[in-house]
Amino acid sequence: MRPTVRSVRKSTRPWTSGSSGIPPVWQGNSAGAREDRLARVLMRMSKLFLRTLREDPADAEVASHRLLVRAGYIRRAAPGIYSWLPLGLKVLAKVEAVVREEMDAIGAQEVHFPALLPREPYEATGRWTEYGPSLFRLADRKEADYLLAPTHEEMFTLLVKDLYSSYKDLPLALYQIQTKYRDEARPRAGLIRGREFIMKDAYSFDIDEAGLAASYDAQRGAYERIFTRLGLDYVIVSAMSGAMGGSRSEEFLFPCEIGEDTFVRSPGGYAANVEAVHTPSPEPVEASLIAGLPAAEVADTPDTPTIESLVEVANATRPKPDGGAWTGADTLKNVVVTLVSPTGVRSLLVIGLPGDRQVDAKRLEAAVFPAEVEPAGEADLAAHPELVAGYIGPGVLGPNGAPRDDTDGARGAVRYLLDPRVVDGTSWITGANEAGKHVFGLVAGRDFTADGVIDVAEVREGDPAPDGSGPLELARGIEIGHIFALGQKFAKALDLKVLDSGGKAVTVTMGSYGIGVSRVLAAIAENTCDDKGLSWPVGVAPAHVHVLATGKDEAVFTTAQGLADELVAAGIEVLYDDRVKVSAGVKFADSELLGLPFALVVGRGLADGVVEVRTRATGEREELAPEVAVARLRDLLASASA
RNA sequence: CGGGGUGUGGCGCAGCUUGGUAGCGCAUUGCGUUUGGGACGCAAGGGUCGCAGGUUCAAAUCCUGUCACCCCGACCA
Repeated sequence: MRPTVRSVRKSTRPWTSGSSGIPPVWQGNSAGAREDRLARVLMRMSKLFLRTLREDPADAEVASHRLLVRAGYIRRAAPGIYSWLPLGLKVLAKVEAVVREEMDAIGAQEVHFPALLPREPYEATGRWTEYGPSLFRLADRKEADYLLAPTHEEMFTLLVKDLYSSYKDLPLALYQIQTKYRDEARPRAGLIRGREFIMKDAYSFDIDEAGLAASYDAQRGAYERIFTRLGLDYVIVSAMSGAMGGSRSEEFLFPCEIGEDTFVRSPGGYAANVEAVHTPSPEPVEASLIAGLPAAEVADTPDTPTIESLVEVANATRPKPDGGAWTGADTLKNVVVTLVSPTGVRSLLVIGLPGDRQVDAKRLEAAVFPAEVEPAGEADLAAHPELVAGYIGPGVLGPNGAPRDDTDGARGAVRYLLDPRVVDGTSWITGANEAGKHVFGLVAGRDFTADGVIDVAEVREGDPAPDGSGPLELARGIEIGHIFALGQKFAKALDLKVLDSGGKAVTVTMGSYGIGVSRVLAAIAENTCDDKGLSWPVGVAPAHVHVLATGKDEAVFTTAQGLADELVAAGIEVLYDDRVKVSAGVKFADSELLGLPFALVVGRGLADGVVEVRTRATGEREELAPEVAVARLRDLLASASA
């Protein structure tokens, strides 16, 4: 901050001399020297390092990617890696400024770590291996291992450990805005999923769970303010903590067709990542009624290895007692998967779920983490001859299985978990563990039990929300923020402890909070662009007003120059298209492509004493006298950023 | 990792089937005419046709290999 400069500037701003003294949002009220610099310099198109492209780049599909490249904001340097050009960098600085302001406002303090880090801390937390191939690794000349950080939990934890050792130092929140590296298997959509990207990551340090909850809520509130200020709609969904461990976790999603995250929401306000959806169980049938259900019967069902064929044969041979037709939902499908533990141990798992549902791979991965899932191979099945492909039933699974000679009398070598819908008292058609045979009327709780419940069936449009708030709707979104109540995973691994008031060492409880800054920029572009180009909200636009001088008349240029200077003097950021020998049509098209919120056109109307003010987002145009143009634009800016 | 596709001036593409001196549009440079919706004329610069090997008198074009990139999926805060 440069107080002297700011105070001088303040006195030149007529609209800040009122009662509030608070400058308009679009002024960047506490973003520091960089913002000051932006406001005071007139950018000239004739000098600006910019080349707009008339045609879409061949490798860009989504709108934000296409337009950011066409408008000269970014250039691709390598797959998933982009260079920032002057205009793009200005927008990035604006987005960062909003993030900084809101982080600072909740008392988080900015630090900055290297992106290039040694292996050791990541070894200590297991992430050197856990992160897998997504981690950029490299070696120095002495063959020592380094990595390009995908996220910085370890470094923050170690820094705090380095300096703090008392409960009196907590709570503490630190953040940085840093370049992160992840060697994504398939980068795509430009800035939305890159291998190098800019992220704000914050970490909270508390003495206990209650402190963590308060820190978490503070961050959550700051996130809401950040995305609101950036004009991005967002949905907060509960998420699985996944690889990060910990308890509470929420994602901020920008709902958008091209989003890569699928989430669900209900009319009543429930929202969750598909991985985190909790399927409600039906009420179990009372034990007294279960006894009265018809006994299970084995029946021949030749050539029915699939649910579809089974339903067909069932309807042809054993009509449903209630007169209706059997459907996949009446069958209990038992899906075999192989789990590989982090230490490499393979084991089989059978998941029993209604036959009309598929296992959702993402939900399964999340449910069994940190184990990995592989499809069951021939070798896996060969080790369990009791599993008859296509006719697997509960009879040989989990607690229902026969004692095994080779396992000290343990029953059921294969672990068996059921979908929450398969409650006690429900009756099913399912495999009889013999080729060509199924069991009808096999009742859960009476005829078989399982080792537990696993909620990994696909979530469908129309499924009931777990909180009873109505049918679920599936939607897609871009993950723009993610907050985790990490707990003690990193503090334990790196031994971050402080002394409590009783002089006892206690492990610190942490939270981690990320915002994909460069991704947010792309999301804003995606959100506001149209077929003509970008269209930035006032708060993040590379400049506020695009002054266009059209025509060849000398007076046009001198008037435009004069107005541009006036605007700058009024603290408004200006991009001035002073190019000569460029036709009006080209200037208009470029202006729309670049997407500044307002344009001031000085051209043929000047002879009649008028200039034109255009609003990019709405396409509105108004003609007015040059003398009042600056005041008008000031009003428009003030109301646009209100 | 599976499927599909593409590599030809800075960008977007044609040429390849049927081998014969590498082309178009945009952009760039110069001159002139234009100037409110991506102008026009004339002239100019710029390409080891991804790379390697092979076939051939001759390869952007045919053959073999290889690399890279893009899209869909898998995977991934």
